[in-house]
Amino acid sequence: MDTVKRTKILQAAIKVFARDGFFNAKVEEIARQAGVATGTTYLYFTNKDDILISIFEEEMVPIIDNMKNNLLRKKTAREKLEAFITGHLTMVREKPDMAQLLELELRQSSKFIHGYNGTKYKEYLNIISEAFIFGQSNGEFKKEIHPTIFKQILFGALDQISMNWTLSKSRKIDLEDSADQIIKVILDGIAA
Amino acid sequence: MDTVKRTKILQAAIKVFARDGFFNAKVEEIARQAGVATGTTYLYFTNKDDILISIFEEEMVPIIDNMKNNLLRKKTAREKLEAFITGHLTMVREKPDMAQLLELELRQSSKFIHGYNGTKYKEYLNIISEAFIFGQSNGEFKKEIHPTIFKQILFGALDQISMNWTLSKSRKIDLEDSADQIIKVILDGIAA
DNA sequence: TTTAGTATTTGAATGTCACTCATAATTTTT
DNA sequence: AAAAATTATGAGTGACATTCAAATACTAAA
Repeated sequence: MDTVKRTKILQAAIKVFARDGFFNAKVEEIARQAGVATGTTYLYFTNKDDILISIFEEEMVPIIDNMKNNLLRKKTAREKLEAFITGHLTMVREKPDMAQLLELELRQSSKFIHGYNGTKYKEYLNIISEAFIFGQSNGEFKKEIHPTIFKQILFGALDQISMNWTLSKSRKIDLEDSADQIIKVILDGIAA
Repeated sequence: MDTVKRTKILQAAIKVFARDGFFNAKVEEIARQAGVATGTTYLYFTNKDDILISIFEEEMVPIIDNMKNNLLRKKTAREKLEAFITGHLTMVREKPDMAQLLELELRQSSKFIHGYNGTKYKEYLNIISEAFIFGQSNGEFKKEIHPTIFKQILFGALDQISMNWTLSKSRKIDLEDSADQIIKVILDGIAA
């Protein structure tokens, strides 16, 4: 297994998927950009879906790492959640191509939606629930909220905001502002 | 334009999409189930994506109607939002085939993700922001939260929970319980 | 009721890929 | 340096989505 060639193909795929979208991207074009023959792609990946999922799994590693390190530095659970929210949105703003891949293209993969039991996806979500459990144990957060449900609520909210921003051509929405608003709603609620 | 035939094709498509998924569904099979020739499908819809989007646009009409009526009966904004949350999750539980179509299959359509400026999707989200604005104007909710962001936060949270439930084979998660939790978090926040 | 015109329907044919596999090139082992 | 093993190639295959020339079903004027 030539990992150099494998990486070349993945890098080419990131470019082509970001430019053409997952569906319109041709495997032949990915291979061409990677400087290999079409068939070679299938020696390193079982199919087109597998290329996309591999990109996800590998790109998530530094993102998860970075996020975990950031939260480690925060003392309170509230600060940890705030850091997660701003960190996620900063990533979306600073790496729009990758964000588009992870938020939009990935979900067009049938294999990802169904069947896929992504460890990296779960790991990312679990950063939220761990911070939340910490907050419950030290008395910062309500005990009656289930961490597994909470992580979905927060991730769902973040994801929706991110996707909207990524899709909007103008991108006039201020993500910093959105982060503040999410923090307010989720942490303190909307009741006056 | 024969609306009877159009409806027959749409009904057949709902069945086939729900059974096989959007991707694996064959236009030929939809046509067969509708009792028409393959080509006829293309007299009523421009392509396979258009069939799916048409299902969405048309199935959303009674859902939106029903939701609006339910909220109309509620007096406070808090009650309206609670009704939206439970209503959405009830729909997911009671019409799982339709939920799967709207939550999962629809997002595999490239044309839907990009390009699509769904009026019905916007209309559904706007039910949330209208209730929220009402709550702000009568002093129930904080003034500093932007309704447009709030609707995305709530819908994103709901959608994530719904998708998870739809995807989980066991479906052991109690959606009633999830509704309560979402209400608690979004309405009152998580701070102890 | 024919007939000519118009609208609708048909399904075989076309084009576009994802994916395969017999062959070739390269590397490793002897 | 020859044989064996590994890796790479790209023309070929099959599976659809979509098209379109021909057939069929209407409509209405004579």
